Amino acid sequence: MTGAPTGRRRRARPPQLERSDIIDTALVLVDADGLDALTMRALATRLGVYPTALYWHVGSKAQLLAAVSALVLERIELPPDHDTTWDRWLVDVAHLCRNAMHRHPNLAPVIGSQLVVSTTALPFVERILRVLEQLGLDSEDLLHVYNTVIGCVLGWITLELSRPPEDEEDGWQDGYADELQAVHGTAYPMLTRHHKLMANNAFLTRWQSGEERPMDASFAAAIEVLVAGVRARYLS
Amino acid sequence: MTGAPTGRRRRARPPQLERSDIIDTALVLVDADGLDALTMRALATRLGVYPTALYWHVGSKAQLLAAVSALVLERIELPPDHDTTWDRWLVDVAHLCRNAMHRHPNLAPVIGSQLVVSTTALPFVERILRVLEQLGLDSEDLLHVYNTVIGCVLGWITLELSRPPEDEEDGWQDGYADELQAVHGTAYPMLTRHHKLMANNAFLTRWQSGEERPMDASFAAAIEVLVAGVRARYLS
DNA sequence: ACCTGAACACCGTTCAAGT
DNA sequence: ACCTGAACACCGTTCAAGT
Repeated sequence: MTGAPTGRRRRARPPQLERSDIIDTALVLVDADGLDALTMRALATRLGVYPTALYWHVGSKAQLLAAVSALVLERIELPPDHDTTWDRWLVDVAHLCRNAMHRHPNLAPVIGSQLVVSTTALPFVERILRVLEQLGLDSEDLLHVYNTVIGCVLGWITLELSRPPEDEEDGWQDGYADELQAVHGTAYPMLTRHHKLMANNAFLTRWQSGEERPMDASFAAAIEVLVAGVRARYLS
Repeated sequence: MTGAPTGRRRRARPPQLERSDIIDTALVLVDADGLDALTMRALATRLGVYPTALYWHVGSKAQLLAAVSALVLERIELPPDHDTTWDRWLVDVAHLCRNAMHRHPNLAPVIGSQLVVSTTALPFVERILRVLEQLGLDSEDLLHVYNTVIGCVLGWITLELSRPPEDEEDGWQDGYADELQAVHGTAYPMLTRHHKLMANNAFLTRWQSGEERPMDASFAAAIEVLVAGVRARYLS
């Protein structure tokens, strides 16, 4: 679509730079040093090439990021869907998605905010639709269930991997923990009562990202709720 | 925590720049011209001040963004929770969250990737916990249900509002529509059969963001599934 | 077709200095 | 306490030119 127009005629010599290499090393850079460390210039020097050479292959940094995030979704290998039921299969797939995103936590913001159409994701979509067919829904409901599953699973993981701005050299964890503690009194009775459980464990009351502090049990619970909800709403 | 240390002693004269003003106008800029248009320099000129003056109040651009995204969550006015049931209330709140984020679609990536602890969100958390108390769960389950609800609702909306890189002057919508069409044949039978329904309507097969093309029906369905799932898993 | 090389128009942030 | 002003070390991207 955007990248290098693959030559119709045989090309003179193979290019020294492959689009897929660019995308791969971009992912390596992001994994190693974070999203901010991914710079067209840094990427170029890593590839031994001038920064401007990248533009011919990937168009722009935004398009590069889209390609990189598509890559990690591509790499998810879905399990076979015969000899299993839709619910067991969906639970497995949800955890596979989570594993994939946890392998590249620095990329989560991009996946969560760039998730749009991409040809390489079509096999993924196709498989999910095929499994959801077991539910015997009309097509409108099929769309909604599909969107519910994808949105909740990928959205939940995106939020899990979200992280605070890295400044805050001062208070840091103690600062937040104290702040939560200090809320004592009568203003927030629920938070006070469940302080021990919520602190650093729940959305909006944790100060570490899902990378440092995975929310395994809550994720498992969320997927169970999701599947139970689909069953309750769309079966019988 | 990070911003201007509020003076203990009476200050000589009121500052010409208030932290809250900076955050407010930052949101205005993001709403008007997008996230990339929010620049410390642009923000400063808008406020009639030198760029470096902002740093005293907000610390860094990352911290500013965190404050801005906290602001839109703050502004959500939760409905009263007496005279209602947990499920009806949660459905209402989910839609209120969605309305709030749709009012600032350009900020969605930040909310989705910066969602961590913030003191101003504590009332929000408290209210949700209080309503979930109706379910009569032990505290471990309370945590999981809370995380399930927050993660699915805010995560789903973040994904809904995600958008493709804005380049692509060429194919654009027709390009993607054609691409989906072209997948005909035997490779993707499900996608072929449901092409009309999926095209531009489902995650990974749409080319417009939820801003231009809200996924109202799918969101309503997702929330119903969520509530039904909680009921099925944690009641009786 | 694919890459070099220079150049443009920006960024966020630090820091000393003012008041 | 709060802001100015200059300066630093970068960015992404365009474009003409090479091969």
